[in-house]
Amino acid sequence: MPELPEVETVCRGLQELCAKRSISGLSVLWHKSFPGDPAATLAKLAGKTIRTVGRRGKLIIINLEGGLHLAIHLKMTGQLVFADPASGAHFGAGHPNDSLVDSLPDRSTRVIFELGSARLYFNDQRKFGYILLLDSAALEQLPFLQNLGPEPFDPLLDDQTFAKRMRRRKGTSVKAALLDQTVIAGVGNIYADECLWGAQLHPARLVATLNDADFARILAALRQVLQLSIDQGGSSSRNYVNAEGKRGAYLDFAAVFQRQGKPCRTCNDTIIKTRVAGRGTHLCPSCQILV
DNA sequence: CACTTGACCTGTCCGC
DNA sequence: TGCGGACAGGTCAAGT
Repeated sequence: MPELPEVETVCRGLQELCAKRSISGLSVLWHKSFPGDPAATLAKLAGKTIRTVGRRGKLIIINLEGGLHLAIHLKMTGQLVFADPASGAHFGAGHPNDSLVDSLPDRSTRVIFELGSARLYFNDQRKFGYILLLDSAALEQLPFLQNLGPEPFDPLLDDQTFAKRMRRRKGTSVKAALLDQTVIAGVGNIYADECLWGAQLHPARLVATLNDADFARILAALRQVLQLSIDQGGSSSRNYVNAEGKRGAYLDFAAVFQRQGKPCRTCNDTIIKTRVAGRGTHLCPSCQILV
């Protein structure tokens, strides 16, 4: 589930609910989710106050006092769910159960942070996600961050720069280039498909065949779908709701993602699902012609 | 090098 | 109802 808009939504919620709280306890239920010796980790964390919660690409960064940082990647199925029995407040990256406070921890809970009376749960069904505790120097040296491309909304990212970065992958499909985090940060399967529908380009189109106007259209469409999704609180599949009670509503607006068999919003032709860059790919066969 | 494929995991859905 | 296989929104290592 989590791409840039979902991670952004999680960060805003956590900032609201966790800032100024101090870490008082830690349970690591699955070692690979938070590598290292849990006792030593807690010794570093204990008593530290959460200052801010931000992100770079899809990586969540919780900034603690004392120059420490929790770097959290949700990968495919990670969730961060806040629960405070004292106030009844709860918030999450999304969970199908609205009475989440009562049901956690559950079978996919991997890590629990205690924040005084509150708790922050890291749930991750497929165990692909991870949490790292790093000082500022180590954070900067994370290979993932060092290689990460620019933020889509970076005001310094202009059409020319974007085109240049995309052309580093000129031998591949435009979809594969968009999914490459070293080209541009934060784009995943949903928004790659949505963006390419907006730019009226077939996802399998080779980067080498695109011109400057094409790249400009791609960047504009990308910003448009990402902003719309952030405004809607991200995407939610099926019965997914976040624990605050607000459902991510982007998929109600989606043009192609998981809309196979349904009519294109502009030409009425039938949306299809195929395979591009090894990923399930949704497109309109009339609006997105492969030349 | 650039690019593709497999691996990391669990759960669900679909066809037989 | 049971079982096997394909597939799921991400990233990295290893392969061609």
